[in-house]
Amino acid sequence: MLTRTMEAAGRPHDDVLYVGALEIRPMDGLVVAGGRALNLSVREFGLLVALARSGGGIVRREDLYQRVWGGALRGGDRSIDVYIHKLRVKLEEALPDCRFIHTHVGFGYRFSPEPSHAFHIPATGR
Amino acid sequence: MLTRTMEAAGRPHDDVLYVGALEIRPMDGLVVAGGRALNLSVREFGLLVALARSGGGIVRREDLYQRVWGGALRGGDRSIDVYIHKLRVKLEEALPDCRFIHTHVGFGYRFSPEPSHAFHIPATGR
DNA sequence: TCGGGTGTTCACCGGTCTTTCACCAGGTAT
DNA sequence: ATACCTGGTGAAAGACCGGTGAACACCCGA
Repeated sequence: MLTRTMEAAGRPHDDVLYVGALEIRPMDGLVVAGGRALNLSVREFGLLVALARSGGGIVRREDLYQRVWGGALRGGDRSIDVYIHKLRVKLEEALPDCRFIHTHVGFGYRFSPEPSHAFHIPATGR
Repeated sequence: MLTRTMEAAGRPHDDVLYVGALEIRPMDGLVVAGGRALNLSVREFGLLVALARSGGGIVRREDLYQRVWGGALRGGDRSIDVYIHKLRVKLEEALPDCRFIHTHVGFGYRFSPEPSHAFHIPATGR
């Protein structure tokens, strides 16, 4: 049994989150990618933290909205989509070789550093 | 970086199914095969969960339909066939050395990890 | 006041998902 | 053998979902 200081699954009160080449400091509102600090807005940062804290699992859009915006996601609200996009752009620009935000249609988003894989021939599409 | 993730923590994550090299998290809509997350649609995922939960027994198509689609299977409905196929393709692509979905003609499907037969050439279909 | 950054909403579009159809192969019954 | 049944497979139509650019209002500092 672990008597570790990190109850990984438990609550995310971590001082610093390391995800791939990302270093996220929720307390300081700071994200460092490859030694370079990212310039994120409040929403972008909140979204990133919420994603990074989900331990590689899928987070439903309702939950994301709840955690970042607070309150229930109303039908037709596209804020999440817009900010997922903004985040993707900034992460992509900071770390072009790594994909972090993965869409699971109908389920939500998953945050995990995966190499932006070279194109392969799609046999039967997916 | 941790190779072992959070499931070691306090919570009994009994909602996780392990079948062969597959790790299925019905609650999270997530399937991991060999450390890699699968990208399944809602139907594909539902079907996989229904199959994986039947403990290696044969599931009749009527029951499958009932559990995944909800409602009675109408004559002529081929949805199950189509999605069995889609699932097979994705599982095959993720774990080429293992067959999971076995057809029992006239009875239903059985879900069980079995090694793909050594080497054969699927030249003209099968 | 002006200007830039930020957050929200809208509109459009493109890709994905689901269902349905058509056709085929292999097995079963007649 | 012939007809039938059952499931495999590819494709197409429409619904649905998410990606993306842009417009707009707001806030705040210069």
